[in-house]
Amino acid sequence: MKFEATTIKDIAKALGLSTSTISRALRDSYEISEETKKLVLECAEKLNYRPNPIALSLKERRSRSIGVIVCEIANNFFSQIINGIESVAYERGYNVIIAQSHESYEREIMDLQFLASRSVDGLLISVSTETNDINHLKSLHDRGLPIVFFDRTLEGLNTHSVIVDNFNGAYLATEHLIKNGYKNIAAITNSEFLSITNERLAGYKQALIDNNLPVKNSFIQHCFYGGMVFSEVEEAVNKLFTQKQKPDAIFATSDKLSSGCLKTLNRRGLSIPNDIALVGFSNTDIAELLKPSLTVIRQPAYEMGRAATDLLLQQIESKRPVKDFEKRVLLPELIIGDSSSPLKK
Amino acid sequence: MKFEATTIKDIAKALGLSTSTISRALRDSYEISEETKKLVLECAEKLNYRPNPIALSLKERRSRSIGVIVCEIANNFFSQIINGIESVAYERGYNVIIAQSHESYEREIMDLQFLASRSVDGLLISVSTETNDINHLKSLHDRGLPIVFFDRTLEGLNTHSVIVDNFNGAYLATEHLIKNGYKNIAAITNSEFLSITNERLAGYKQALIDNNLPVKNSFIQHCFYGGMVFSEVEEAVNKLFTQKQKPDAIFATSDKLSSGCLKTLNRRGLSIPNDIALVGFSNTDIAELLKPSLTVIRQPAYEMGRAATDLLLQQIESKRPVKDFEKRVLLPELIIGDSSSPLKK
DNA sequence: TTGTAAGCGTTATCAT
DNA sequence: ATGATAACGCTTACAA
Repeated sequence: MKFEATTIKDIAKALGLSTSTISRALRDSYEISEETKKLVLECAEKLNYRPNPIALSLKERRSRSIGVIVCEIANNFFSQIINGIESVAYERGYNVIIAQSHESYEREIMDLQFLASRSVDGLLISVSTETNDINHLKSLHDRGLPIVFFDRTLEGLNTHSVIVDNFNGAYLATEHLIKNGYKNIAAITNSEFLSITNERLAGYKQALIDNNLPVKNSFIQHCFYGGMVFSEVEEAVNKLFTQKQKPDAIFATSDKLSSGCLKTLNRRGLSIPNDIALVGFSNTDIAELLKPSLTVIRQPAYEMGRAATDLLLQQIESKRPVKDFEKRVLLPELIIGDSSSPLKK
Repeated sequence: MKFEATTIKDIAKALGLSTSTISRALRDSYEISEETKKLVLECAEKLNYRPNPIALSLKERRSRSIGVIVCEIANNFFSQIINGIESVAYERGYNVIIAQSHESYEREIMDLQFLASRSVDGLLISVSTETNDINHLKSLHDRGLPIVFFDRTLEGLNTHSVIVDNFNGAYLATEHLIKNGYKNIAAITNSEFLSITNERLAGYKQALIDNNLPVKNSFIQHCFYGGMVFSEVEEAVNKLFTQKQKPDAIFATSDKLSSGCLKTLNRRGLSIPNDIALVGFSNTDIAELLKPSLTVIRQPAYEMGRAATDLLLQQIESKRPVKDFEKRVLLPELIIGDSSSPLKK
């Protein structure tokens, strides 16, 4: 707040008491008389006293704020996660300070410095596409900063993490296509650096194998920036169509990739699922609008945000460092377009 | 940060100087010798000194953080705005603390208290649907808290504001439908309390009038919670179809309303634009996917976030209170589905 | 040019 | 039960 906010001193002056007495009364200390306590509380109310969190932070050496690093805020999946993070933080009286990496390792390091300089009590992070080492996180973590990974994790750091069951999500998606008669299923996926990519690709491959379908490398296209730049997706899709053997279905492994694929197919004049089928990870609410043509894997993003924040605050507020780190796995949901979806013969 | 971070004291001790000398050296004060300055800077570097922003905040009585209140984070339009806000804040070394009103007046008041208690230096707010007075903002504003409205404004407070040209956006959308031969154009819109609703409805009506089409009240459906609850939109659309005179086109005045309409029409088995046309405000990237069937009004959300933050920081950092408040108006963009869109005869 | 001391708002440790 | 004082990290008159 601005201008002369009421402080504990003002109350002390008004009541002719010392600041320590006021402090005790407000903190409901046992060593205080009921009488003065009531007096102080009334006065505080009257003067509209609000404790100054900054002074408190300085004293307690904690800021009651947590940092969040995501690649992009303006992304349905991540904004839903942030919604979840914010809801838990708000409930527990914490601030959330958000920083974006824009999928850049360099920027992620800057974000980290910024958040550290803002004295966050803990960090929630979903690493950038370019990130493949933990050096920048390790030093902070070693100095005692609690960290929780969500969605995209990194090996080598002893922390909690919250992810979705990527293997199963991808398996379900691929299986869905197979069950509908598709046999040449391509995958448009993220950078190989990302944990989620490998987990999802593993699920995709396993589904093919379990159904006696071949795994073809030419059918697997990586988009390094995960669809953040549209041209990348367009190129990947185009590559699929310039091969001798063309896919009859595409599995896209993220929100941006799914919409990027749709956009590309749309531009090429291909209709779904008549010309080509598509199943993808998507948390865009409009996804449901493309029913019955589109089946999507929805990730429990809000829940992921809540779970990660809960784990982080638990760790922040526990006195001793946590010994047993938890890897919480949430279940994705297959939202099936419609039974009227035409069966490929 | 945690554990023993380096302070100015540590440097002082290490160099056998006083803390004030260190402070001066770091702040590059003029009253200091080049020699000691260099010495201090080197030592600071070596000890990996980082100034403690909390101590600074306490001293300077400013937190270098700004509060943002929006109805929902997990909404494309608003997450794009937040992206813009965050970009400017980051550039200028500010934190952004985000709070959600969930379209509730009560919650908005709680958010305000929370942000005030966190000592934000300024506030960016897009008021909730339920908000129709300025009492809660007025007291803070009077006490010197800079406030900037964006998107949804409120009368009676002498502040900057950034909005889009809602009248023109709506006019263009409606005109587009008229030009394509539609004559019975309904409007699905937000609460009458919101500034944006009236501005958009005015544009819609003017376009009808300018083209000698009647304005029918039965064709204007308000959704109080602006599509946050889907059933509301569904009901509104259904009402349009139970009238004797049915619309041949719908103009939806927000992101959520547009997707809600689409979903409802989809559920009713109506295809766009063959059965009914739809033009709406939408910042969802997938909107482009529904081309050629869908034409949308895209708002410059990112730019709005940047502009609002810029105005706020300007005000925060200017010593004297600003006298002339600015109302910045940004232009929305009509993204036309396609020329192949079938003309209604 | 450098050091001393007070102060930002709060709480904890001592006294009284 | 209450008051005085120091401390959290930093800046800034005011002294030296």
